[in-house]
Amino acid sequence: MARHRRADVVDRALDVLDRYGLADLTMRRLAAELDVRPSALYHHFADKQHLLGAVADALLARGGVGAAPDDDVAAACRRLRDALLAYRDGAEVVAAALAFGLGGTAASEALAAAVAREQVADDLARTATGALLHLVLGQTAQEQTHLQAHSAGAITGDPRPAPDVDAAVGLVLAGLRARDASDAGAGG
Amino acid sequence: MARHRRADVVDRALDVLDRYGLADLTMRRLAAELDVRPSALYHHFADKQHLLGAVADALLARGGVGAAPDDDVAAACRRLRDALLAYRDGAEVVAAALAFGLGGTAASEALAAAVAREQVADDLARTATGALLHLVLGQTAQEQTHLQAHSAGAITGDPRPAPDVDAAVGLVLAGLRARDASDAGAGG
DNA sequence: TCAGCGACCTGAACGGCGTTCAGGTTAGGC
DNA sequence: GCCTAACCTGAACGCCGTTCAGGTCGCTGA
Repeated sequence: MARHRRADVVDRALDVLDRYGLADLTMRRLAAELDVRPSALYHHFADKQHLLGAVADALLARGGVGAAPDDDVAAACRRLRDALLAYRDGAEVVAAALAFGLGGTAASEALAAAVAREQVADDLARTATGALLHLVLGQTAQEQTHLQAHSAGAITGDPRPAPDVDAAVGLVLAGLRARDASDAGAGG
Repeated sequence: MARHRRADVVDRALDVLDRYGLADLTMRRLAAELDVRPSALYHHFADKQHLLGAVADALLARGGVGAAPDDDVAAACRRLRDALLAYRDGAEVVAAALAFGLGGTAASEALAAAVAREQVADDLARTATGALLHLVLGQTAQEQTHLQAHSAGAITGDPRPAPDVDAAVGLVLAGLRARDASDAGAGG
């Protein structure tokens, strides 16, 4: 009855993700939302992992991650974080896609581009990019998962305040500049 | 027929985790390994999340995380990373336990204790602790998941080298000291 | 006009998952 | 030797991802 294209499926998956969370983003539920039988989804995606990879890419694209070559490091991290926060469990989705190598590369590319503008040595830049990526991803994921668990009543009172991602990014940035100064500054 | 105590179940779960990975650490498989029906596990744990929390705690304890008050920051991070690497998917297990607030606190406590020895302001210390935690956890988790996906043949050739956790930790540490110097130095 | 083809979907099933619950068994303290 | 608490069984519930043979629809080109 209902016919869809790959992009339609991804759009709907983002919608389901935001309304029900990653744990309830199932092939069956997504199919039902599209008024289609679950097996129909396998015409568009090899398996659920590939679907999630495409969802991660779409999520980042909607947040403008990867399309702003003039962001500095702090802005790039903020943009990434905002993109992740825009959808429920966004950080977990992108982290999973990255780990499986099936999407989310825009996140690390955007960060790498911003770090490159700092003009530091290549391996230092790589280290900083990885650190920032995991920092933003991890901090945001913990915040989101925690939030969800709390709203579901799964855990009791929580004294820990939300971590300040900006401050953590600033810490890495300060380290990056100190390191670069000690490397290059010693020579001239 | 077979009778076990809570600690026996956790021990066996660690064994299954290391042999089959987190995805295949199921209640049914664990029960089978213990020569018991799956429902028997629910006498010891409210649900799988609580089991995983206990597994995370045991994993950290075995790695000596939390029991070394004289580690400096770099050593604490290295110790944590080694503990995570000692079991397949160790980082993911601890990250999940932390996110759900059902275990793994030894990881953040060990890091916090090490950071405290740096004698920086409280909120700066909190920021650094969170950054280091997510950095080590994220970097190690990515490495482990990636490794597993690769050994399963799920992904193709991989040009990315394993990230250097030590270097990333050093970056944060340099930032921490630079920040602290600029805070204290400006005032007095 | 109509055959053919590719895109997209159905229907039905497979094996596995976490979890619940009423009731059985067994070890240890009084 | 009874009682209690710890531990377990057996059976089921509803969900999951995935597979596969076959059906339908719309476009393309002769």
